[in-house]
Amino acid sequence: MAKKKDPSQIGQEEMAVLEYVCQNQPISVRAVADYFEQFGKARTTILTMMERLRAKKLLSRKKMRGAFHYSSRESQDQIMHGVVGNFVQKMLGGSVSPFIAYLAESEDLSPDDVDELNRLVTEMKQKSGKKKSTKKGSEK
Amino acid sequence: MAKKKDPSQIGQEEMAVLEYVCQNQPISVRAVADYFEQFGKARTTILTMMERLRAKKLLSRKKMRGAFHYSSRESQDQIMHGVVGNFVQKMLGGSVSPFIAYLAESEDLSPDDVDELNRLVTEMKQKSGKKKSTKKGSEK
DNA sequence: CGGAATTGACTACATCGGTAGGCAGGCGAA
DNA sequence: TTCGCCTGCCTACCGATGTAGTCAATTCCG
Repeated sequence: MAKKKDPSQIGQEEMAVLEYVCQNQPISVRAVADYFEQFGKARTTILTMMERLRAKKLLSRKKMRGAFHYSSRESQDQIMHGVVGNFVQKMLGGSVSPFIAYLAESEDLSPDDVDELNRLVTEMKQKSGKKKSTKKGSEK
Repeated sequence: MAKKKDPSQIGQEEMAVLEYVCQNQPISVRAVADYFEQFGKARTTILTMMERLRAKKLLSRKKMRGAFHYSSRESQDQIMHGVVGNFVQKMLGGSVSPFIAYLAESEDLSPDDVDELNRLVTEMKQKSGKKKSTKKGSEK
């Protein structure tokens, strides 16, 4: 009766590997392993994770010059979005409020983040504020 | 050589139980189990989780009238903060950017959330904008 | 071609979270 | 007091994730 998790669920280390592949695709297991060796990971550990990621349809591979080279089937942004979305759904019950509260307590937001937030808020206000601002006949 | 996780790591179901306890403390296992029965959880399942939560120092208990009654050692806000912080550290490498990007793509932010974000941004701009003052009315 | 290095499939084991059964001790009802 | 329900502890199982060794097939290089 054990519960079945979404296959879209991935762990921290898998995430790290996935990101690295994403940023260096197409890449061989060897190359990824060489990189993660500095963190004490064995080559076969990386291989296992990459194969699991492939089983989860997050990576694809093709044989090139003898060895396989892996590529991500999604952009890093898409992956991040999925991971965050999954977290919000599973752990926060779909509510982003705790997250926003967290941001509020994060004293060390980077200027870029603040900037992004600012843009976001402006956009949101525009969208939800349609009742008071009239016009706004555009946006998706 | 197996990896050691932070004991502050908790799962979805544990989270749900923890929240319920938080909102109804002090509460007996029986009461929690009764509530989660609607989700198909057995009494012992709840008991196990509550004990694991206690092992993780998130819950405490005291005997009252024969049975134990559990209480949270932290407020729900603190717990949420910890969970989110943990996620940000572990899965996002400490960067909140992916989160913000996620928010930006969330078309369905509640007015309250937008409000909170707005307040947050204002606060942030004030804090980080002290060096440049003015109001920078344009750019990207 | 042949031996050495590389590669990848398979296997294995640990921990954790989810789920739950079994069972013993306690407390209240009859 | 005795019976039986309630409670809680212990144990167990499963899947997911992290980690890695073994070993055979493949590739590379001389």
